[in-house]
Amino acid sequence: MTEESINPEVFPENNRGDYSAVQQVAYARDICDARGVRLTHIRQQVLALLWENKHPSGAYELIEALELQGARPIAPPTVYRALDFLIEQGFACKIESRNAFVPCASPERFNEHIFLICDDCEAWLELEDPQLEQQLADEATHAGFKPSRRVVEVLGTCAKCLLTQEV
Amino acid sequence: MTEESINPEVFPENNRGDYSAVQQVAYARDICDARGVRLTHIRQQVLALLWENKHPSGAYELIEALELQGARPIAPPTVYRALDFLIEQGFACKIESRNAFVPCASPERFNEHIFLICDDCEAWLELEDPQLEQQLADEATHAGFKPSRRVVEVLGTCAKCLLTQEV
DNA sequence: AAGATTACGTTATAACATAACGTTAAAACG
DNA sequence: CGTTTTAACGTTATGTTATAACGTAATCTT
Ligand SMILES: [Zn+2]
Ligand SMILES: [Zn+2]
Ligand SMILES: [Zn+2]
Ligand SMILES: [Zn+2]
Repeated sequence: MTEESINPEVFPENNRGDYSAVQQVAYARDICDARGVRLTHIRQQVLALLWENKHPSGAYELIEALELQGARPIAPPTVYRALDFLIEQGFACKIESRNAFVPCASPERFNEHIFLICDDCEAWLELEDPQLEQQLADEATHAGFKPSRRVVEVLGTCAKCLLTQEV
Repeated sequence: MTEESINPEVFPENNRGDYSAVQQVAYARDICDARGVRLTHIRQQVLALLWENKHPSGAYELIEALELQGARPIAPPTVYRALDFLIEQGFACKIESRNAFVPCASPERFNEHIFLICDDCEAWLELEDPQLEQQLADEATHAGFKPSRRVVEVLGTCAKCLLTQEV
């Protein structure tokens, strides 16, 4: 983890997912500084691991990875606390259908994410769709329901795996 | 559990949720007969419990209830197998954000359900929205993704609880 | 009736998550 | 700067959710 800092203006939000784990952590650090919250060492480590992994990360998988990095054993509460923080701040999301966690490409738009998750290769794609968001909100309103959070996950087969299967 | 059977024609699909647990089980039995699959005793018991409970049922909660009904101890695989069957046949759905299970009001339209779940009273509402379904399908298609299952859950406060809170 | 299949019982264990409490590190305040 | 207050973390234990594996019983097929 370097100490480089990234100017949000040269780090456009629309394709932030393309940047490296180190850059993502730097970006998160800037946001945390602005918000007056602390992106501590362990929180940085967990966020970096989420970006490095190409699939949703289980909490115990993160624990193993952390123990490889440092020498000391890491207990579950340590990593769950870090995940709680990252989710609160919008830097990570939980994939409920997998009991696993992914980094979030747009902390600015908290809770408006759709995930496509491949059953074959575990790759995931994070999308936003304001129209779908509106539609969900309308459904809730119509039922007199006040939403606080939503989960939208589509499971199936990704484009890459579909090609492989067609042989 | 009585052995009464219900004619689907007098059991309209659009508001099936209003019927009793016994009626729901009878309806499921008819469908299973038609499909040539077996709604065994334990599967019936679990389905009835799902309808009787006014909130999503945890698997271990179902185990406790089953043990109260019969004398023998019930091991987790027993109830998970029953749940797997009910979900396969469209008689139940898993609420992923709760690790809990609800009965399904429309086995005919498998995998097109939206759930509104109240954080306060645990009540849930199952909706269908073809337009939203289409939108999700479009998102997937656009990403070259072939969906097999979707999870759409909206968490928040239900109309009833909102009234109570406004005091 | 024999063989194949499906469902179930049972034991053990894996996988995921949190409660509770003491310690350390950081921030706030005078 | 030193004291108070708060936030973060370490640690132990335990709670909760889910499945692997294997043998037995019930049901279906021929
Ligand atoms: Zn996100
Ligand atoms: Zn894939
Ligand atoms: Zn349903
Ligand atoms: Zn409610």
